Amino acid sequence: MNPERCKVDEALGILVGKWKPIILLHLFNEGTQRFSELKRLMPDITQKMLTKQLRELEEEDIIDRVIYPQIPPKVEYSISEYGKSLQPVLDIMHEWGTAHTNHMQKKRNSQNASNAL
Amino acid sequence: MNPERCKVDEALGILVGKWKPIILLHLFNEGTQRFSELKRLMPDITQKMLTKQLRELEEEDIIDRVIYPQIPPKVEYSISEYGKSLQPVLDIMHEWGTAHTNHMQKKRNSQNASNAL
DNA sequence: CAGAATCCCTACGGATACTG
DNA sequence: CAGTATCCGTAGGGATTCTG
Repeated sequence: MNPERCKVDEALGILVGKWKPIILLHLFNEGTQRFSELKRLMPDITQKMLTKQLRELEEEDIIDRVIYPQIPPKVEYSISEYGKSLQPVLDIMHEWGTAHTNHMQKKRNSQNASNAL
Repeated sequence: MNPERCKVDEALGILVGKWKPIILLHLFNEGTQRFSELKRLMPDITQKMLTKQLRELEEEDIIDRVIYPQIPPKVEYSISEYGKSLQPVLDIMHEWGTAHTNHMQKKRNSQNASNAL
């Protein structure tokens, strides 16, 4: 694989954004969710950011957005068929991330131990 | 998996940074490299950025940094034993990224086709 | 050679207020 | 309910200069 053809950045581009992984996690776990339900699942996100990140994921075909023309409005979000192809990517990243957390924890512990001498 | 335990962000944190994936790619492909060799492989990166990203990767134990105390200085970088565990993560991200590039390309093509009607 | 230091600019993200 | 619109602070990244 030569540098020009490295597509890691493409995958990275989809996932970066402070809230995207957690949004995807909720949609994968909980299935279809309304805007307000997602907001309730993530109390710390602002409406602006939730909207923006959802739009970006939609733009990349990862999620579907269904608008029910009614009052009050109702909009449902879900992982698209295509978006499901992200599952293994997220899985392996989560797996490695978990291991890495442990690795760095041990590192700090051993550093503290030697500092304590 | 509950949101509190989602560690995708941990993995993401290692890889984000405009140059990290490409730096890792070179170290995985070319093996041990000096600072100046990496700079030559990535003409567009500034010394400041190269230094910074290498330091961050070192901080996370992903790469080893070996200093040869001589004049002129010589510093070699390489993927650490632990860092090799990132390989499958990068592989699957590259694979998905490649597929995604094709997916979006086709999407744009079909959009252009319908616009041309 | 391998950096450190400085300055600068933009994009990301947060807070708040408004609307069909 | 599901968004816009606006303002604003910070961090990431780039250009340039200096140094052991």
